[in-house]
Amino acid sequence: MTSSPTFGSEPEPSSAFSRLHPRMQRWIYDEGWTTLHDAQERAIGPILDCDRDVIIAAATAAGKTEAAFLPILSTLATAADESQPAEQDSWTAHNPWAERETEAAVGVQVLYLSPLKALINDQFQRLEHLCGRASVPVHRWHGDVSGSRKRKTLADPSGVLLITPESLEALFVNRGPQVPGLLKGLRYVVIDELHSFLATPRGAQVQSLLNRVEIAIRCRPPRIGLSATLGDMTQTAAFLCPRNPERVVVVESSSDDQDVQLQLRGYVATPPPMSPSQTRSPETTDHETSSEESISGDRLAIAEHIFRHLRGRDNLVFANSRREVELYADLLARHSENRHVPNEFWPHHGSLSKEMRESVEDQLKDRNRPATAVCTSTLEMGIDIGSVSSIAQIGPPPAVTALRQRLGRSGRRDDPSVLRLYVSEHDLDQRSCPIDELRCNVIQTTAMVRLMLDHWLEPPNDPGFNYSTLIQQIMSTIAQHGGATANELHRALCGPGPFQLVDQTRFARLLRAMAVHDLIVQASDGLLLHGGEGERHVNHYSFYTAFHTAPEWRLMTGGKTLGTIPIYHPLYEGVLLIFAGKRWKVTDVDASARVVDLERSSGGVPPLFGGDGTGTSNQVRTEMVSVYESTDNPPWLDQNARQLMAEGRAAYGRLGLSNTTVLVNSSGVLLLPWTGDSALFTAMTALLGEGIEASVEGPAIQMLRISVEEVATTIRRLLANAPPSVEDLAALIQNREIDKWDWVLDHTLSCESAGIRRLDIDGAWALFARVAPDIARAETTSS
DNA sequence: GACCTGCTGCGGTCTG
Repeated sequence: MTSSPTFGSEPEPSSAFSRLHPRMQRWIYDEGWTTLHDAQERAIGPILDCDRDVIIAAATAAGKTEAAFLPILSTLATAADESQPAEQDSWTAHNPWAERETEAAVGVQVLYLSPLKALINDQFQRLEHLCGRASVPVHRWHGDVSGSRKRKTLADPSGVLLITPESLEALFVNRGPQVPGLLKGLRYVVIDELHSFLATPRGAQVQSLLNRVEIAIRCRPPRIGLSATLGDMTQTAAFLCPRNPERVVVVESSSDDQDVQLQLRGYVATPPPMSPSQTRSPETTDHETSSEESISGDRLAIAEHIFRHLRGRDNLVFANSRREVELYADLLARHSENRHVPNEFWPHHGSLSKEMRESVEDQLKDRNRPATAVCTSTLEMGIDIGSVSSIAQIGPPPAVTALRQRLGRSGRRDDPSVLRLYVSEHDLDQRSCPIDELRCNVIQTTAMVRLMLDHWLEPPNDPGFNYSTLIQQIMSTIAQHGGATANELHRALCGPGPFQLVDQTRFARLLRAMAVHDLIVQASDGLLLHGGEGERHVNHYSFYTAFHTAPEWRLMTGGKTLGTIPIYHPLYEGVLLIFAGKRWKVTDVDASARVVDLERSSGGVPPLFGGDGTGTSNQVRTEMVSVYESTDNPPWLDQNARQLMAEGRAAYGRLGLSNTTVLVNSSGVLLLPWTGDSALFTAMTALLGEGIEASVEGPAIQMLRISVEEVATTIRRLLANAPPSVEDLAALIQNREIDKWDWVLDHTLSCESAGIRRLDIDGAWALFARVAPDIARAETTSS
């Protein structure tokens, strides 16, 4: 390298730029970059210094990878320069054996963890280009990479290894003794999409795997997290560096604010129009009723609006369930058919086969052909589909963070982001319940948009004990070493990190529960080994995931796989369904192989999909109150949404909700404390424990066929005593199994785990204290 | 009343 290139139009190159290795400087110059992004500029110094962990947070994927890898590759290139004197260089260049030996001695230098295989494939292409400049090899390792390629990497480990958490787990289980040699030269650990791991079983697995890597190589390389800007970075820093979170350098991109054009459109769910089948003879109705005839008017109107305004460009339409995705994709395809124009609307969700999803992704990437994906959260993050013209959200968004992530998919520097929200409310009549009158969907969506515009985002949940993932890590560590003592396991796994709440007593209890299920056995010398059941689990490839998936049915037609749906959906021969945007009839069900054969059909109803739910946060409910009590009409509401908001506010006033949280009528008692779902759910559980039949309905706790006096007495009794422990209250929850290995836990551990994860005792007792005076007043009025 | 992610080793057959 004779001279380093001058940089940009500034008279002096930036100080960060000047610290990069000349080869990295040359790469930047050759790419035609005139300046470094703000995040890149600020990340270079701390990463080169190698003594602190770094979080690089920016909204788009572009630039974060380079912000991490320019300084990382500079470090590796500098180290290579120092270890290879010039005269040896010419010798190794002509001696392939010597070169191979030098490289094999180094081992993997950068471990890059990604939550998605598709992201690894994307990054592999980008990094090959960048790393080639520094003469650093790049290897990818995940389930779709061939065994022969993996063996090559193992034979000659070097440079950057791109890997999923599951594949790293498999390395520990199947090649435990090789791990130290493979990673002995590790200089950096990079975690992409770090936010997706927070407070999840998979995140605990990542933290534990990284701890095990450090134990194996007896050093701690700096960790670099790449993340979307999602709120407070305190928990993100604690995830990355549990021992010393305050020392983590957070590089947050300042150029985050973009213009947003948004509209919230209101609809009223009118009943389906009179179906022609109702006038036909009864025996033909079952199979010949097309789904359009049973689709409510609001859905038809929403599809119509989407068709008219989104056609001709690339867009993402987020619906809240796979069922809704199928329904709208079908409606939009038929709009195209009826108008004799090519269809541009395609469904995209996790039950569709990889091939079908990739074909939709390719159409989105193809700039010459407009395409709109109707999708679930599959297209929220990860793979690079480029920027789309607009985002549509059908129904209230699941969370403010999800809304923010989705919006980030549209708009570039010069173009504003465009967001359309479509929200329906029930048609009202004399017998409508107060919850429908309050127009909660429109009010809640408005509240969420206001919070997003205020830059508020939900914090991650409390990760709790993670017993499920700890069970996996115990079995994996036993496989890695061929056995381990209880003390060794506790020391290795339960230090600062995901299992730090698990003390010796809890750990011993957990080991006993595992022994009961024959996952582990103790040898006479005290060494813990796999039991027969443990052996069976560890030897199956499904062991490597920390998260749980329900068994699924494979949907086939003519020998071709269409996709899969969870098993708890009832299926019979002759059942009609819509899948992959088309109509099908079930022709054969093979229960043992879980395979369903289908043929094309003219009619059908969308399949139902199973799943679990999480809730609306405290802050969103509080913001709803301020929307109800304000007279402000946001300019981004359309006329219908404004009308629905006015109706909601009128109902709020008429029901006197600015002065009370309790509504009493002939059917029972309704509590409206405007708190988040976990406090509502906890209060409901406590009421059930007192023998009161309560249920959570939207923002309310509903108690049917009960007197206000009885509710008042119960709540007074609950408040008079000290709140129960989370474990005692959790014992009332019928199904405490959430995560993959929760079935192993004994009663005590399972109550502790579920209690911490799902219950908010403080919130619930604050709720009782808040409704108590209102219910006392309601009691006086009624008597 | 939800959604998403991921997966080894081995034996068999085929191709250049």
